[in-house]
Amino acid sequence: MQSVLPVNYKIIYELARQIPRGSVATYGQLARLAKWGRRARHVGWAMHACPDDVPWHRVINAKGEISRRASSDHHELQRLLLEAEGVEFDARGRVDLGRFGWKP
DNA sequence: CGTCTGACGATAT
DNA sequence: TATATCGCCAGAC
Repeated sequence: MQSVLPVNYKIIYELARQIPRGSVATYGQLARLAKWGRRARHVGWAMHACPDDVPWHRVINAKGEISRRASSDHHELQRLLLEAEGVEFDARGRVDLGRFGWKP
């Protein structure tokens, strides 16, 4: 038996698609929902290969900040997309997960 | 196949 | 609150 679940990025994408508009989820949250345990980092890798039908912009880190890759364009776009959905950012550029955090 | 890196998280200081 | 460190493990090289 597989003591470890196969790394199905698909499940992460499915979960990401379930995030309602105007809400955000964290990598660790998706990792736990996907029964991945502490593989939160790999959720990032999954998003790195995000299909076009996945709202990757609704996935941020546990601090409520937008993690950035190499391009600065990315986090800027992500913030714009979230603000367009009604998600508010504070002066530090962080989201209040208590209000906008996705609660399945 | 060994080593380094990383869209992270939790804990310690 | 910010910074540092460790854990986790799939890819890149």
